[in-house]
Amino acid sequence: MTDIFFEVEKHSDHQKFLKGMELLYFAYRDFISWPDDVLQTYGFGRAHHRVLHFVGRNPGMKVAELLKLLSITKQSLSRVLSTLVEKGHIRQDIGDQDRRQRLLFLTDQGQTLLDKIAEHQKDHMLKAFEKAGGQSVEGFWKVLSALLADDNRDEILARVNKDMGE
Amino acid sequence: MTDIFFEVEKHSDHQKFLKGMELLYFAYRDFISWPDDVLQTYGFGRAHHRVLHFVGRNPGMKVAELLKLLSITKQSLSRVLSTLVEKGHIRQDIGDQDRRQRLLFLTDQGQTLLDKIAEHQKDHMLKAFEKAGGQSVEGFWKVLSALLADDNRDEILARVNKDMGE
DNA sequence: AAAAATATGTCAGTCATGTTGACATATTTA
DNA sequence: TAAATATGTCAACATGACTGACATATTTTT
Repeated sequence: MTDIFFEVEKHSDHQKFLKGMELLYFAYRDFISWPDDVLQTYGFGRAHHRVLHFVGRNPGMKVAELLKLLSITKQSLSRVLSTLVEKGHIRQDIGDQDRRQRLLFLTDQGQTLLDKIAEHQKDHMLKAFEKAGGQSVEGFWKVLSALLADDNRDEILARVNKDMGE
Repeated sequence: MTDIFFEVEKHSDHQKFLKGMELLYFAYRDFISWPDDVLQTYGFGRAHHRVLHFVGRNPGMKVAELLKLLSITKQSLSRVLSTLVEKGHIRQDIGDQDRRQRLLFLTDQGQTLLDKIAEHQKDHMLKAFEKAGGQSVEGFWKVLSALLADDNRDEILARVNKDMGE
């Protein structure tokens, strides 16, 4: 892994940009395409995966929070969410303070499915982290954090760092 | 940027996975959504952008090469490619050795459009790189390279590193 | 020279996931 | 009581993927 192609100083600004952009595109694609087989078995897509993931990470989340986090419209969410509820992967409880709210939770079934989907991805990512080394992982996180849109960075980082660190 | 949330050793494997996955998702989304405004002005989408980008990076590329690189079907490519050709952003030359081939090139108009689309993205990425620091950028590249699918990593890295290094 | 393989393009239809705007219902707040 | 809020649903549409079949030109193989 000591390769001139990773030496940042040997790149012009334009080269840095191209490399970052292309690597991000291909790595994202290869990483994200993993769970598709499992998902297809259940008739679900990536949108369902996302919902399962974020509800799993934020139990009791409100629908409005999820909408904002995913930056999609009510209608888009509605389709996937209602399927997941129908099939028993997600449970919607009525808010205790505000009875208009629907609080979202994974059912046991939903948790099982999520674990199954994540299995390959987790393996894939942890192997990549090991291969690149801890120092690189730190850099990876720092650059990704810096790539977040300025107007929602703080909120996203708060969510990402939830239940982490010491 | 010295934050306990970037200290890799303070994370369990599962936490590392969650953080990597979520940051990758949000950063990719925020990065990729930038050029949409420019594209919409022209009636183009992300698929058009990708084609412009890769043809720009690999002048004289064959259609089959582009298909393989993008991992999409002929039909999918056909739609965007023919629009780009019609509107004068891409030129198709008949192969000199093999007259069945169509070699793809950006026209001046296509190059101008690509530069315009890339303008914001380039700015965005270079700012993120500067903010994170050179060491982090190296880590970013290393992790992304390790995240590539094993069966096409070499080919992708060869393309990404084309015309780079010393 | 004829047959097979290859590179490209196109037809028709389908699917997943996003969008908009309008409207309905229940519930809370002013 | 009236207004605002949280959620859900309807119909219609756009993008960008997919499949499988078929057509054409050209090159390679037999």
